[in-house]
Amino acid sequence: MVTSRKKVNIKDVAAKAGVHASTVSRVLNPDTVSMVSNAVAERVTSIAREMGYKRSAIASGLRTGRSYTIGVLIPDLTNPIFPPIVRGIERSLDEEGYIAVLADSDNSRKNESAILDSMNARHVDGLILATAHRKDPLVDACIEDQIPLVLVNRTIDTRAVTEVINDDEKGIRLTIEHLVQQGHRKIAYLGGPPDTSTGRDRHRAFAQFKHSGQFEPDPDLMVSCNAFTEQEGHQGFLSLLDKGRKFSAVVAANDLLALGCFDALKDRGLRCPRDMSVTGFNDMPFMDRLTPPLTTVHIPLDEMGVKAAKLLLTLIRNPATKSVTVKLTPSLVTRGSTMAPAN
Amino acid sequence: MVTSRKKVNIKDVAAKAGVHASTVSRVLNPDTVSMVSNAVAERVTSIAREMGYKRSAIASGLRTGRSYTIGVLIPDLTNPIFPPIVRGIERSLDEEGYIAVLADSDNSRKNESAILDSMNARHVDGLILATAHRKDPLVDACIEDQIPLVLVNRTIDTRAVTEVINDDEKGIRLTIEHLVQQGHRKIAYLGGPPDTSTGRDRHRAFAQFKHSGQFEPDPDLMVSCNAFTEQEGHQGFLSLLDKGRKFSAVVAANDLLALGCFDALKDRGLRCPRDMSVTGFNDMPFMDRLTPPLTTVHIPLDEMGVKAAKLLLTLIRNPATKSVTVKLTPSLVTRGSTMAPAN
DNA sequence: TTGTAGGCGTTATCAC
DNA sequence: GTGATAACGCCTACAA
Repeated sequence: MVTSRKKVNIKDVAAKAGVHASTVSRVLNPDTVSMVSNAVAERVTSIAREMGYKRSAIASGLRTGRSYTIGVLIPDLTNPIFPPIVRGIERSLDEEGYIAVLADSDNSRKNESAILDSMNARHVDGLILATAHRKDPLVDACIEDQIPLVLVNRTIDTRAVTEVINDDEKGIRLTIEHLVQQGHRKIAYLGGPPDTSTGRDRHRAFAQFKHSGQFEPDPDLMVSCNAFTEQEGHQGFLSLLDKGRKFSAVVAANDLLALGCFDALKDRGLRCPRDMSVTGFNDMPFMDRLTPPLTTVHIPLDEMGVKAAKLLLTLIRNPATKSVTVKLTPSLVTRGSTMAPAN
Repeated sequence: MVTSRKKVNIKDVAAKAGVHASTVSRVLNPDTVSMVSNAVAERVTSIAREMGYKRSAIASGLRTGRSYTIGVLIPDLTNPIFPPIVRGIERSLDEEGYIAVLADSDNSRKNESAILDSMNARHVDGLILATAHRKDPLVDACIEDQIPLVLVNRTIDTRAVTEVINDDEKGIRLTIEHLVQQGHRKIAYLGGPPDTSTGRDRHRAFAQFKHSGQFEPDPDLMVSCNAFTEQEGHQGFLSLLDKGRKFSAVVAANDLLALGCFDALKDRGLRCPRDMSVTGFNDMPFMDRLTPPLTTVHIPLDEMGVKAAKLLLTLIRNPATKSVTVKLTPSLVTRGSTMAPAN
């Protein structure tokens, strides 16, 4: 027997159950089952099941204006900090019957805009953006369009948004304190792009670090990279080394930049941590298995995703909700890439 | 001035342009513009643009039965082999106006089934599955439902499907040849779950390796793990070591298992590669930065995603297309985790 | 408690 | 070349 290919719709179920389609609709919607008698409800339910009926989210979405779909925009999925975040997002969305439309903008704003159009055309009920720049016309556009929106990892300068970010000031402070305690006094800083909130916040935290006179940030030892990538870190740290100024440790604004530092040290015949201590930020997977293992700031990435998803759902359910900033607490993971300076 | 919140629909555009909605529809659809006069087409186009009209993919999908949405199911997004694949998929889909609905099943078949339901309810035009087991009722169900389908990375035993997989036999062969050339004669094998095609194929390739008498696979030195994880690799390799049989190298069926081997060696006070050579499979990001850097089989993951997406789109456009198997060619990346045996 | 009717926004089909 | 109409599958006032 060949099972019929045609999808069964609500009318088919209604016909078989001897009721009207609207009754079936009510039975299958948790909010309205109560309007229908138990007997009918049970019969309809079982018939629907045995016919393999699946409600069409498309049709229902057209009617109700809700798609139970969330757009998630990531700058680069191969950056290892994002998979855990995405996973947290998805798990939380799934629990509530939502599904994620994922897009990777490949760090290009042009892509981002096209992708958002495409998501809006699909009537996503809300957006989670991991792509924010400090001044971000795209984020502004979403806000003006009143699309429920949560920013994750990075945020914008220009207005209040619901966001889940890391406490970067604390992360940098923990790092510096660790290095100072090991005896470092001349510490360089390899920063990220200043047009991102993470780049700016970490930079500022370093520049404004105040301690009991044991260490003073030196503007001449601070360099910014154009992107959070190994290549940029490599180049940036070479330029720092080539300044000819002495320092015994470098704080990189994220792990990828720190990996670039490793490369630069190799180029110059220097060894980590003997000749130079290096720290990262984010604690990406496998950073504990590097040569040497990277001392870095751990961020609860999965939690970041979970919180972002939950916030978005409350925002969707109650659009009047005021914007909230959730700041997650990082911790320092001390590993082999840092040690007391040579003498 | 407050811009109106209400979305403009096709009728609004039609009214302003002084034409009928169907004309607008024709103008905005590349396949049907030719039916309409140039003058009207241009006027409608510009009016649509200036009104900020965006066609509703939901409504259009309801009418046409196509959502331009593809479901992508991944067993675990934090396994670093998947982000590059997903990225390749997305980029290719995007080029053709499709978008990806991504879900992470967290390696659970129960989740997979619920997720597929949810995707089907959203009328995905096709599916890319990275979750296949050799016998996989879910894949069977998709085929029976005649959903355009492409398997990626792993495949099934039971029937012909369109799939993009790696040439695992070649990967294992390259690995063994490398070790034999270094002088290894007793080589252990740490396999993956036998219910996956990758687990089975790699195992078989090892077991059936034929060479000019320099090396003979030894069944007593072959162990299978229940999952491709560091923990499983750790336990599995401990059990292999505890057999008390001598061997100088281990071929792990993927990189995560190889990392588990590193852990086990540490437990037993052994060093890689001095006391034991270790090889992996997949060449995940950062495997070149481990201690020691991992000798492993490189797979073109991005290409895997790209090919899968392209195949799926041809399948969608021509459902009668016969199923194809694309087998990608791996290469061996020789690094520090392998060296000639001690004596 | 259940049925009726209308419409969500688009497009295929037919008519002009 | 363009307009009118119906239908995709579902939901929700409103009526009964």
